[in-house]
Parts: sequence; structure tokens; C-alpha cells
Amino acid sequence: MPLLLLVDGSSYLYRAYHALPDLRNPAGEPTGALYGVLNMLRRLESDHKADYKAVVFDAKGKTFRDDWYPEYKAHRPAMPDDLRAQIEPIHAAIAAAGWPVLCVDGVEADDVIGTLATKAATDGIDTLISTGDKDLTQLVGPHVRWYNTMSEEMLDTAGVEAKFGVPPSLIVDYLALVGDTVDGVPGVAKCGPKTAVKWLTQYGSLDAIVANADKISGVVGQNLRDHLGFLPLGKKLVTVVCDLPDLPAPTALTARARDRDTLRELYTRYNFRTWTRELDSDAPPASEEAAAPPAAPSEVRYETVFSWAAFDAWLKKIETAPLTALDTETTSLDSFAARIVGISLSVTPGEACYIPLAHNGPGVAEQLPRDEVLAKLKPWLENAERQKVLQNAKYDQHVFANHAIALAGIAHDTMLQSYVIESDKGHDLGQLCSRHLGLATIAYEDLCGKGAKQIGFDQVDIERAATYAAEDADVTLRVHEVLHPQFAKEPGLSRIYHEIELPARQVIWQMERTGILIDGDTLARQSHEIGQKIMALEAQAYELAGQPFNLASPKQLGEILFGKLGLPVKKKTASGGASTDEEVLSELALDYPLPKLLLEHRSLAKLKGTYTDKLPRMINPDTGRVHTHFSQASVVTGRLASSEPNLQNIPVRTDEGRKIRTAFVAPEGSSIVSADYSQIELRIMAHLSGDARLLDAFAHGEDVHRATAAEIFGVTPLEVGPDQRRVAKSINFGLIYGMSAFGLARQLGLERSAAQTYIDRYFARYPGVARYMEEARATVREHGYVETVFGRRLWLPEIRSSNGNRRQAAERAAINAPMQGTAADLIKLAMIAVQGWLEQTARQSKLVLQVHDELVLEVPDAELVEIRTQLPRLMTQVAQLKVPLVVEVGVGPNWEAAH
DNA sequence: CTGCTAGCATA
DNA sequence: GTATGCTAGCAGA
Repeated sequence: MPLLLLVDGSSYLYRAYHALPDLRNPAGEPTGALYGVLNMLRRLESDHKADYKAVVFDAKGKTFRDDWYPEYKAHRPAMPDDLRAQIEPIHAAIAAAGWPVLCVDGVEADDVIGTLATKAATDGIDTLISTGDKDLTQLVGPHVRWYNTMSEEMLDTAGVEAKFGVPPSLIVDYLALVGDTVDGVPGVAKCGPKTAVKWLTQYGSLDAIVANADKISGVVGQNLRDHLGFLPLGKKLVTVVCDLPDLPAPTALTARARDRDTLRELYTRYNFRTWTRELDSDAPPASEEAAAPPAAPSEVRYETVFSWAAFDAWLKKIETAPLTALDTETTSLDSFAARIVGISLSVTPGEACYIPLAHNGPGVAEQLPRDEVLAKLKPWLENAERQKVLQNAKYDQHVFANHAIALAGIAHDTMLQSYVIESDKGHDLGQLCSRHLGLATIAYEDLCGKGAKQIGFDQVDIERAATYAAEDADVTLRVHEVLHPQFAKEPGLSRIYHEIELPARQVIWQMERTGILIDGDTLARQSHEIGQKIMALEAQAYELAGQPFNLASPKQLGEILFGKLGLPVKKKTASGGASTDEEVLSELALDYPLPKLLLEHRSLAKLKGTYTDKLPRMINPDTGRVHTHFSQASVVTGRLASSEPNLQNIPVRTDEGRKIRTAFVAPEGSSIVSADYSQIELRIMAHLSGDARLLDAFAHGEDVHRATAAEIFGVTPLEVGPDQRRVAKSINFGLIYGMSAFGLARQLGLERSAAQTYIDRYFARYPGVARYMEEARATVREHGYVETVFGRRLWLPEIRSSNGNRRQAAERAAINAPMQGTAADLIKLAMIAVQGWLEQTARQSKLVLQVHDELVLEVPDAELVEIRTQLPRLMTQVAQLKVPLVVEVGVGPNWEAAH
């Protein structure tokens, strides 16, 4: 039978703290409890091979028992500061050691343990409860044992009876009689273990004792009768709750991989030298499944290339190497302005070179001439057969393009490898190094400083630059050697990397390179108009307020609205101030004139500040176009993110905002073509859930919101009114977001119960969707991740959070992520297909933007007709789902007109 | 000058 | 209720 090991962390915390002498590290920080708890866990691990395990802690703050009885635990001394200081490292170390940690708000560790042990027993799993708390012996049964790790005392049912004189089933009765002074639960005065056992053996239960209370003679009998009123509450207080909702399944409590870096950090800090050595020794515990990374070179050989002879030697190496790691150092982090300062190369782990080319700081050494070196490297750089691996190749590809070099043979990108394997983590080279090589690297800021004082890389001293740059090429190769083999045992992830991310990388690069034409004059005119309106609104606002103030300052605004004018406060901000957000102002606008002005002012100020003023300044003077940066590794679900400027949030919902899109234009003789997937996430929901009614609606090309409304309101589609459709639309969107009744009620301005009724009706009509939602929750609880249709893995570590709100947020994300992520996969495949077709057929049309479910192209008029028909074909054929994919195409002289 | 909050634009 | 990025204001350097 499988074994579940449940450790009462809170119990051991105190016991370890009090049992051990005042241990401290050299910095004077207390370490006794930390050492004691970790040591105890290590012993437990080696003595009991468990299939599932967890350490459970009491939550901070009040629990339901405090509501039942204010005296509960009220007289416990506050936690000593020396112990409090160790709580955080204890949690961190336990988690890093691979133990699942549970800490549930409003609930004591006992109840979590009770619930899990009970669930495990029904699931056919034996449980060992490791605790110093005798109260928990009440949980002992055929499948549950109690174990005190410190005294090595193990109790089964017979053991409990032998120790206490009553079976586990009577332990709560026993405790209610005896009381618990530590927890502040009074028992019957003068009734200790002996008397309690005597009565329980004689009458059989607490209830029977109470029923016969008048027959018990003596002072203790009178004490019992005096205590009768409290006994039910006393029993309730000592009874462990075994049916808490929303706990992870016992089977979800599997050991995690050890986080050696964090452990090493903690062991070093707290001076646990034996354990540090053990961590660094060559024989990691057998429980670690991860394949050992390629042996790290014991020392590195980095060479700075100053002579043609040295350069030629390296050129020879890279011309024959199966794979070369390549990195550029440049004058700027802006990929379009950057010029090459130096190049680093590595073909063997631990060996790398840096070729300084354009350093011109003080006292700089003679370097090889940049243009000559680039000319000699160009054939290799442009040779698709010469395989290269880079960290964030898109950047270097731009840099080389700035020097008229078309970098080819980009076989791998370590940033994308990391993104596919664990999209929820960071992917910069320093983070990859520390995670996968256990190595701290030189930080860019260490060389160049940061903020206003930052210097260009060309100003950095060559020797220091060389070490940094060579190291980057070296570790890129080594990270690749750790990450890439992981795809061999994960075919799903391998496909995402090789068939989606790598080819999409090239398309995205091309899209950035192309940029989009923006009509600065149009935006300048709009800025001027908006500026006039803003000034007029400000004048009116000052009038109504009786004084001038900064409308854009939430603080000043709050003082005027809620102070001077005395308007009611509707909502607080996170930091306790009076909220003035859109929701609040809209509500106030019903009764007062000023909020309406403010709303309009806000909206116009946003348009002007973020778009009409800013966008023209982002036009690249060399190309006359705006080149956004698409980040391929920053959205955990697989979407792209756009920045500098963000062209994925150009307004569209209001008429005023939408005008900005008229400035996104095509050059003379070309048009803007926009193609977007219709209802893509709802279609994916239909596919994933397999819900018959939803599939049917899409199969018949129905208006899905109308169809939903008809189902919820029990009318025919033709009878659906506009409000009903609006409600249905909100529900459909809510479903995609992992909606709660609370959220839907907010969105629709309804009572929570009304929203719940709609949701209930929805799930009654679309049972497949309900099942899918539950499956998503179950999957993430069990595995810690969910997957897209194409196998992209979306990790949600917060599902194991001790914070209930975070866990629920993770559940909602688990519902949303497969839909958002599958949509992201689809449009990336579409980009690859479209770009491939454009190149194969030698079209002049160019992809210019991607906005999650929409592709925007710049199309010469001669190609318009064909693009119009080909785009939907290319975009819909990338996958065969259980629902048809539908693409809507628009054409116009600008982006607004193309919708 | 830097980091934070509030607020808001998109899918 | 999901996922982002950007601006102005503001407080503490």
C-alpha cells in the first residue's frame, strides 16, 4: 500500500526550538529551530520511504476555533523573536528540499492533517503522522499511525489504547474531560488522565458520562456537573476537523525536485557545513532523477583576440565545429541602434574567445579593424549550414543586420529552450546559468553600471569586457548542452520548440525588422485636437471644484472629490486611499457633474500621453517606420508581448480611440490587410471540452453569444434580446477567465446570487464545459501544470501556495491557460505558414503586426486579391480542431479601415 | 534618478 | 475572473 507522510511542522518548530541550545551562525542569527526541523525531516526521509509527503504548518492569525471560543490559545506566549526569525528560512529550506508545504488560511495544521489522512484512507493510502502532539492520536486507525520523530515513538490503534487507556475513537472524549492547558481549553477540575479513563471505561463515552453525571459522587462529580455546560464546546475544540474543502489530493503531494541552489544558499548562510559539503559531493542522493548535467569544466580558458593569427585560428575552429555559440557586444541595448563592439565565440565548453572590435574607452589597446573582421566572418555568419546557438538570437540578428549581415544557421536559442521547458521562470542568461549550471556570472550592470550613469559597452575596459563576453558565449553553449537534451524525453515540448518557437522566432524577427508605417502628421493633428479638448475640460473641472488642481493626480483628485466636495467614497485602493478609478467615477457620475468630466479627461489624457504624443516619437529616423519589440519569452501562456512601443494595445473600443488606428497606414500603392481569428478562445473551449451543444453551435456557424443566451434564458435564438445577449457574452468571456459568481456579478452589476443562477443554468446546458473546468483544476492540482492542445506546458506553481487566494487564482489560470495558450500556438503556426507562403511565392506582402488573434499585413495592391483569399486558407489550415476555425479579413488604406 | 502605485489600453 | 505594457504622479534617495 502507498504511504503518505504528514509532518506537523508547527509542532516540531516549537519542540526543536526549545529542545536545542541557542545555536547561531557567525552573523549571530539564531539557527537552532532551523537545524532541528531540517535534521528531523532528514531522519524521517531516510527512515520512511513515502510515496506522498507534506509538511503542514499552522496558518498565521485567527482560526475558526477562535470564533467558537475567544480564550482558545489566547494565553499562549507570543512566539519568541529568535524563533520568528527562523520561520522564513525554515519554509524556504523545506520547500527547497523538495517537500510539498501546506499552510492553509484560517485553519490549524491538525485539521489539514486530519483531512488529508482521512482522504488518504478512503483512497487506499496508509498515513504516518509525524508530530509531537498527542491530540493527533485521535486520528489513528487501521490506515493511520502516529509517530513522534523526536522520541521515535510509534503508535497504532493498539498502541494508543496501551498508552492512554482508551482507543483512538475516545481520545476526543478523553481530551475534553482532561482539558488542554496549553491551548487554553479547560477540562473538568481535578479530572486527570486516571479519572477520565476510569469514567470512559465505566460508561463507554462522554455522552454517557454526561447522561449519568448525577450518579458520580464526590468533589470531582460536583466539578463534572459544574462543567457540563462547557463540555460540548470543549469536545468541539479538541476535535480535529477531517472534512476541510479545497485541499490538494494526497496523491498530489509528491516529492518535488530538490532546489540545490537555494539549499546551498541557505546552508552556507546558516553555516551548516556538513550539509553544504554533502550537497556539493559527487554523489547526489539517489532520489534525484534529473540526469547529471555534462561535467562542468574545472577551469575556463578565455582568450582575447588581438591578432590576425589568433583570429584565423578561431575562424578555422568555427568553420568545422558542429555547433558554435555566438554572442555580440554592442553600443546599445536598442536592437536597431546597436553597433557591434565585439564578438565572442565558443565551440567547446569552458573555452571561448572575445574579439574586441570597437572599444574606445580610455587607454584602449590596438584592436583588429571591425569592418575587416566582419567581412571575413560574413560568409560563416550567413552560411545556413554552419549551426549556431545564441541566447536571444533575435537581438544579435538585428545587430548583424545593422551591419548588412544576414545571420543564418540559427539552430538554437537557449532563451527559447528555457521558455518552452519552464515558461514561468526568468530566461535571461544570468538566470539560466544559476538555474542550470549553478554558476554566478558577471552581470551587465557590473560592467556598464545602470540608469543614467550607464556607459556604453565600447567604454568598458577590454580585459574586463573580454571575460564577461567570452563567458557569455561559453555559458550559452553549456546551457544549451543542459537544456537541449531535455527535449529528447519530452516529445511534446520538443515539438513546441522545434516546430513553433524556433521557426516563429525568424518570422517575429522579420516583422520587427519590417516595422509599420505610421503617419506622424495625422497623430500630431489628433494630439492638437485632444489637447484643446483637455484644456476645455480642465477649465470646467476647476470651475466645478472651485479651484485649480491636477486632474491626473489621484491624490489631489481624492482631496477635491471626497474632501472638499464631500462625495461618498465608494471603494478603497489597495493602499487604503479612496479609489477614483473608472468604476467609481462612473457610479458617481450618475449623481454629480464633476466625475463625468474627469472620466472624459482621463480617457483623452491617456490617448494623448500614451499614443498620439508618443507614437510619432517612436518612428525610426532611418526607416521612417515604427519597430516594436516582440518578446517571445515573457508571457507564460505562449503569447507574444509587444513593447517600445506596445502596438498590441492600440485603442479600438471607443470611436475616439479607434481614430488612432487611422495613422497606421500602408505606403502608396499598398493597403493594410487585417485577418483575425473569430471567437478563437471560445472555439478552443469547445474543442477542449468536447461539449456537444457548444460544438454544434460552432458547426452551424451560429452567433455563439446569442446561442448561449437562448440556452440560459430558455428562449429561441430569435427571441434573444440585447440585454440577454450581453449577459451571455459576459458569461462566455468569464468562462475563458475561470470566472466566479463574484466576478460575473461585478461585471454585470448584479447580485452575486443572480450571477450564480446564470452560471448554474449555463453549466446545466453545457455540461461538457463544466466537466472541462473541473478537469483543468484537477490536472493542475495533480501535476502542477496544464497543457495546450499542441503540448505547450504551462506551470502554475502557485497551486501549491499556502495562501488560499493564490491557489484559487492558480485554478483560474489553469482554466484560462490552455485556451489562451492554444490560441497563441495557433497564431504562431499561422505566422509561420503565412511567412513561408509569402517567401515561397516571392510575394512583396509583409507581415507587420501580430495582436494575439490578429495578423496585420502590408500588401501591394497587385497582391491584394490573392492575399485576401490565401490568408484565411493559410490561417485555418494550421490545425484540425473539433470546430471549424474562422478567419475574418479586412482591407483598407489604414488599420482602422481594415476592420 | 529610481521604484512604486493607480489607472487604463489591448486580446 | 486570464494575459500583458505604459504613463503620470509621488516619495525617498
